[in-house]
Parts: sequence; structure tokens; C-alpha cells
Amino acid sequence: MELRRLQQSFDAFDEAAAARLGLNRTDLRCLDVVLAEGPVPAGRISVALKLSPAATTTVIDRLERAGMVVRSADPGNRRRVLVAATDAARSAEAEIFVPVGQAGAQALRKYGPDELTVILDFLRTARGVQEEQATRVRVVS
Amino acid sequence: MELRRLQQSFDAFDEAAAARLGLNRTDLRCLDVVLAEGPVPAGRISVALKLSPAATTTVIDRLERAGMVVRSADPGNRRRVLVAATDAARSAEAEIFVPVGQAGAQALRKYGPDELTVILDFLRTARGVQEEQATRVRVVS
DNA sequence: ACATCATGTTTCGACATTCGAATCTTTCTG
DNA sequence: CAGAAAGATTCGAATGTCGAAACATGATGT
Repeated sequence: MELRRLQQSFDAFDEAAAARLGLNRTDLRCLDVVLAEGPVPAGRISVALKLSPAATTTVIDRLERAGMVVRSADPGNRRRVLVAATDAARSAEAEIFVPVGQAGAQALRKYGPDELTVILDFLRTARGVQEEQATRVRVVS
Repeated sequence: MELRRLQQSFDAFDEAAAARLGLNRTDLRCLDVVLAEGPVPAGRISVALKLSPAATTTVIDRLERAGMVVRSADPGNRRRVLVAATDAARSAEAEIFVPVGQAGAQALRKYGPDELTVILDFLRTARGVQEEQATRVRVVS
């Protein structure tokens, strides 16, 4: 299946990006969340990454040591720790991730509206199949 | 992007499949290779999974202990160890993985030839973009 | 033949990542 | 205002991975 190869190429990109930044894959996913959602509480990262609170703490530790995020107390709730991206993280984003979106958008220009509709429908259909099969497999039959 | 969600759904399926079989994700990928390629030498698994030889040995150990594969000496080259799937593995395949392919094929029936062409072209284009960006990121600039 | 080198896998010790349970602080509730 | 709940961290244990060394087998040159 061609989808398989696409998956592998995503994997290869993530791998390359992580290596470039000197991070592991988990840290990279965490950074992605922080960049996408602005300052987020640690617990939010925990659920987004499906990691235990303990593991999340150490992920944030590593990113902080790498200079990619900073912790700050939430003024409205001092139990919370807010994690925010640093300038270094934003510049990494600009250098590594933004061009991917641009290249992707560029590549899509060759398709007409009808074709884009088909593509979008396909993506949703494929996702539907995967989710359906995942729940089937999860069932304790 | 919708591709992101598709990726996540693949991830969720793999997660569910691994949990169902009581394996970790690496072991599952290994089993996938063995099922797909018939009896394979351990070194082949090592490169397919991008794991060190040492790690590969322990992956095979775990799968063997789980009753999913068996080791046998390659008659033509006794340094080699051939890893083959067991009946238990084939039945797991039939129960978990085969239906995914069937459901996928079924879902594709709603598209006409032209639409399938567009979809295939898109998948290849997307992969091209990802690979291109991966090599860009890998460059030591 | 045979010493030497190359190939393929395994063993061993070390390191990194994750988890569960316990702890600590802050906030909510009766 | 005492006790429970929420949010994050610390600690020790378990798991997965690696590099280097070891081991067995096969290939090569003289």
C-alpha cells in the first residue's frame, strides 16, 4: 500500500527533525504541542502525549535544559506550571517546520477544486477506516 | 492538516493492535516484517527496524517467548539465524491485520478510476514532499 | 592446508525513558 | 478551618536500547 510508504516518510522526517535539534521523538512531540497551543499547563501536555505525569515532568526538564521551553507559574492557579516556547524554539520552528507547510501547500496547487475534494474525502475515509478498525481491535471479544 | 489526523489514527491502530497481542510497538513492527517476508535472517530485521544487532536479538527473544516466531539455523549458512512466524502469528494476522486491508479495499470502491488516480498521485506527491524536506533537514548546513 | 580476515549473531554492562506510588503545595468544599 | 481534591514533582523500579566484546562460521590468500 502506498499509504504505508507515506507513513514511513513522515517517520523519516520526524527522525531527521529530532536529530537536527538534538532531541528525542517524545521531546519533539512535546515541543510541537507547546508551539501549537502557546503556553500550556503541564497536565495538558501529559494528556496530549499520553504520558504519565512523571514522564511529562522529565520531558519538560529536558526541553528546558535544551533551552526550548521555560516554566512559569500560572498567576491564576499557582498549582499549575505553564510551559512556554522560547525564541530558540520559534526559530527552530521557522527553520524546520514552517517550510514543510509551505512545500505542502505549494504541492497542492496543482490540484483543482474537484480533485482537492476527492483528496480530502479520501483522507477522511481512510482515517475513518483506521479508527473503526482500532476500536474493533480494542474490543475484548 | 488532515494528514496529521490520519497519522494519529494509524498510530492509534498500531497501539491497539500491540495491546491486543500483549506486545510493544517494536515487537509488532518486527512481527510485521517476519509475516510479510517469510523466514528472514536476523540481520534483515535489524536493518528493517533500524535497530542495533543487540536490540534485534532481544526483540526476537521476546517474540519467541511470546510464541510468535521461531528461530532456526539457515542450512546454507550456519552463521545465520532464520526467524519464521508461527501459526499463532498467522492467526493473529488473520484476526487483526487482514480485516484492515479488506475494510480499506472496501472503502476504496466508492471511487472511480479517475478519482483513484488523483488519490494515488496525491499520496506520491505528499511522500515526495516529506522525503525532500527530510533530506533538507538532514543536511549539515 | 591454514592463518587471517570478514560475516552474523549473541552476551554483557551501561544509559535513557517511562511508570506507579508517595510527597508537596495550592485550591476547593462542607 | 479541617479535610479532600487538583496539579506537579521526586523517588525507585522496570523496560528498551546501545556499543563493545565475544563467539561461531565462512571466505581468502599464500
